[in-house]
Amino acid sequence: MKNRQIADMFERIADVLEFQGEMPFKINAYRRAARALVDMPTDIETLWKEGRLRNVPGVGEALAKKMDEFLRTGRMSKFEEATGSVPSGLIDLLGIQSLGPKTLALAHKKLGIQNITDLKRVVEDGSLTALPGMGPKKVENIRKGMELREKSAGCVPLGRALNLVEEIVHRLKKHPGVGRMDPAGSLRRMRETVGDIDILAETKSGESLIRTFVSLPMVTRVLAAGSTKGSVLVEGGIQVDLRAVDSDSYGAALQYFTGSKEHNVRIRELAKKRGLKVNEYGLFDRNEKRLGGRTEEWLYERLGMPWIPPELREDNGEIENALENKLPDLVALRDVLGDLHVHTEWSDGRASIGIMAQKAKALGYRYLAVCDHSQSAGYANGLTPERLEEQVREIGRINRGGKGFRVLAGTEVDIRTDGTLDFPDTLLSKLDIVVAAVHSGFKKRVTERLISAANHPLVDVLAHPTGRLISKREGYEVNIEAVMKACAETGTAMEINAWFERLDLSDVHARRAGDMGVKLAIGTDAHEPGHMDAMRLGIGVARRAWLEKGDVLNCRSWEKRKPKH
DNA sequence: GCCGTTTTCGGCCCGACTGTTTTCAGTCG
Repeated sequence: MKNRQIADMFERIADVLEFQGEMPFKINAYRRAARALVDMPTDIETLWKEGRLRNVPGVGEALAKKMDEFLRTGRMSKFEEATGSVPSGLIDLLGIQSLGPKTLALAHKKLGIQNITDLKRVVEDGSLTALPGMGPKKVENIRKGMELREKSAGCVPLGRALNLVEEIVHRLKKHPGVGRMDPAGSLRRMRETVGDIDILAETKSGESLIRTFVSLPMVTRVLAAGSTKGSVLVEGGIQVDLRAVDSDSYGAALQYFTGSKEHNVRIRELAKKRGLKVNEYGLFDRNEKRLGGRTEEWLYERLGMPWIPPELREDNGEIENALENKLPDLVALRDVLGDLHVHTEWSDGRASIGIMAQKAKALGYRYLAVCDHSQSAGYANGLTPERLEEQVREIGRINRGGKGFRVLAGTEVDIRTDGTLDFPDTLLSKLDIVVAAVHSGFKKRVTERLISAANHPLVDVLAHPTGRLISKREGYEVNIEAVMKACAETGTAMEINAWFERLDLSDVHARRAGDMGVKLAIGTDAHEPGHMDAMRLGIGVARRAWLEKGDVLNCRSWEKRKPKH
């Protein structure tokens, strides 16, 4: 997919233009197009071949021409011109908090800074402070910004952020006079990684709540502590903001701070067209008269649409659908009847089948699929055919006692480099469910191997189909669109692996798969009972992918678990 | 640079906070 490549180039052009003081609207046009490219599930090359580049929202004549040039020649003259005109180390500095394009341009012009080393020097020797409009505090903030970037280096995986925010909310809820409290921002939207964490609290005593907040045990530094906003860094360099909000504005504030930015821009445009104004305090008419803002539901309703689930708020069609009352009825955690991918101590898990089953029952499930590794996975203590047969018998014994709950005998069978499976069909046919996955040979014909697994009549699910690890590993060299097509044709389900580092398929891919008619199976890949709580991450991905209950295999009863039947 | 049930030209979301100012620019979300 060249989508990411082009998006990165557009972002870079935008950065340079911003540095050069270009019109903000032009800069924004590049950024919008870049975002659209990353968020769309289709390969841009496909669209290009069909002559439909301009179908991408935010792409007009000029940007389409630049994309066409790149797709034809592998080069984009605008990009080369932009990056050639400015030292590259300079533009990278825009990622530093409190240092924006104006200040950077000033420092470049007056002090000749070219890169991070120069910046450090002018911060330390005081020459930056001496520039017009600059002062000691601004420079100190830039210094802290550089420090923060060195330490935190990027984003927190959603799974970690959720655990942290729950701990904080749990503690703050005990504070007297606190009403509603919700995490907002990208965390509420369940994005796979989160930059910083926003929490909203309904209270009249903001000042004392914020004092409590900034003195929580996990806080390592206090950045701000006023009467409406507290801002801290916690262990790991994660920034957490708490905002104290009045009851009457709570809904408007929650909507505002949940974002996304793009969604909110659209919402406000829409309001404006109707002679209304939306901000974080509420909805206002032409005469600045406040009409309300206590709940999000009310706000969306007054704008002529039903409440939009946060996971959809990315300006990817949700507003148009809401206006026509055509929002999907998103799958929810309570719809899940079982976990379709867990490991036990038989391979590399840390708990017995019984303990894992107990946890599944505690979660309210009706079934649990035990899918230990197959024989090739030596590193993971993969099961030999004999041990798998033994495990099947063991599961039979466990099921004899239980009613209303069933352990499914399954496997996470390796797809070998030649495309064949790691167990013979005679053995696979004895199982309740067969999950197939690539665990080695990431560069060896992965697309063909996955397709041949999809074509295998006994394979029910392809696990973690792209093999990516969030912020760690790119994933296999695979044409995932072709694999989806094979799955759609054969009725093979694809997994949404809910392990916090995987989330594979991703939201964008899962949406594409759903559109193509592929069924999705959410599995936690749990290696101990606690890992099974990650189902909510998988559900987050599924909801961001616009999936409904009927699209998700493990919302069906165990008897209907086989997607091919 | 994009885009059109008020527009093919003239708009383009809105406000807080900070720090440097004495009326505002820059940055952020």
